[in-house]
Amino acid sequence: MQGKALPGFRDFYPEELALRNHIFAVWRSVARRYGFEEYDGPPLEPLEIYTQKSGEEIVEQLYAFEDKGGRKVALRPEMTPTLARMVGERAQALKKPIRWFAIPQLFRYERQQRGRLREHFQLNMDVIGEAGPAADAEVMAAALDIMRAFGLGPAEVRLRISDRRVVVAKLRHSHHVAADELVPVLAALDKWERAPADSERLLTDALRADRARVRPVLEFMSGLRDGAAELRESAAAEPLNECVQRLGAMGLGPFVEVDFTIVRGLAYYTGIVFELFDQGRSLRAICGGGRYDDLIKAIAGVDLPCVGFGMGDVVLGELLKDRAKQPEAPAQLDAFLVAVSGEDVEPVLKLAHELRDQGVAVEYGLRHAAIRKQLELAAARGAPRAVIVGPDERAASEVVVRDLNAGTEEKVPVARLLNGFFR
RNA sequence: GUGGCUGUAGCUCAAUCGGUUAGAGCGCUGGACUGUGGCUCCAGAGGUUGCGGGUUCGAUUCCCGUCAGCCACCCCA
Repeated sequence: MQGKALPGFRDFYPEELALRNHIFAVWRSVARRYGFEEYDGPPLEPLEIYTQKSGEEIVEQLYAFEDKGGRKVALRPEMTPTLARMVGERAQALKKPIRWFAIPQLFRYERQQRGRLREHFQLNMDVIGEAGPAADAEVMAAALDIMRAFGLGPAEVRLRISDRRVVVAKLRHSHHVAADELVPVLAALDKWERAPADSERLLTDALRADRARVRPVLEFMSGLRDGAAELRESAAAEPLNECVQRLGAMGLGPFVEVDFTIVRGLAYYTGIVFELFDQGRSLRAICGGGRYDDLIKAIAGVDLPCVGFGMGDVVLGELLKDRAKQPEAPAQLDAFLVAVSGEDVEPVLKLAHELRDQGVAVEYGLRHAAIRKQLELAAARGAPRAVIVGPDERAASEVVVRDLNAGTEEKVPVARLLNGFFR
């Protein structure tokens, strides 16, 4: 034994690769239905494109090293900087709004847990060049239709939407939270449901232990879930409301919950944010995204509003396995050819090759063995039928076609077998 | 990077109080079965008990370390 794959990296055995391919196929199919074009970039990038926005500490979470030319490089942990560069470079030439998607393999150097490895594949869908909530609704609808395409409905998954601008407006105007206090206060909000004690400590520090200010903000946070209706009446909630309305018009309303406790990456998003969760929340977020209107300008110097999401294959794969929503493996073979006697081996080779030339998928036993052995292998391979070639059949220019599921047999002339039988 | 829990065959699990050569089912290979798979029966292969050290006459079992997995933290770009 040579040990296993590196921690957090996966070997894909055929069964696992089949699931991955199924996931990719659904992603591509829905993305294309929505008019998105696929792009890709290099898996290895200059380190700076990740540090310039997030600072040096992010290096700890990257696969970063120096290449033989002395360049500081990193395996990509996210797709957005690459996207920003690509779009920025051709910003004048591309017709807006741009609808692009990619399925990059991403890497991060972190301790792994369930649903969180050191590499994963992540669908990225982004609409670039449209600032209105119609674009937000469009990418969310795509994310939900992907769930539907996997057979997952509102009973299984939910989309939770927030708009940080609504929360921020309330915090600033009603609770007099200063601009430089916002980030720690939002961090406290992010923790509120998972770890109230930590959240309260964070909040107290953020507001400089001013009891008179801490208490109302605490009340505000604890009432956020039920107090959504009131917040949604504020002027700042207009984009969010339009987005929800559009999703409703598309018939996706049952999936949608407005939840102002959603915060997500603080350095990144500028408006509407959303997350897709399994009902019951036993897994991590399936998908997360939102609006990041300032990022392309920061990276590429071009002012283009963006909204998009990332959806990883790991949590999604766990969910599909948990819910038994894996696809049935389609038969790999059209037929398995069986040679009755040693004399039949060469005719089987000839027939196999003629069928393969026609695009028919066939296999035969590489070692001549008893018929029962050959049929056993045929069944194990999942072949829907066996084509049996023996001296008697050859004398009559026919073969016996055995339906391996039904156990029935019929005699078929070789000429017919080679002329449309498998079509 | 921090803390907690768990590591026995490909998989699911046994192994008495620390006691002989670590077992079973499934799976895999071969045979019973010479022109017909799934059933049944027989046999076989497969283990450094994660790894290293310690205690002991003797360690899968107890102790320490380490690695890996899981969980929480950090982070979620």
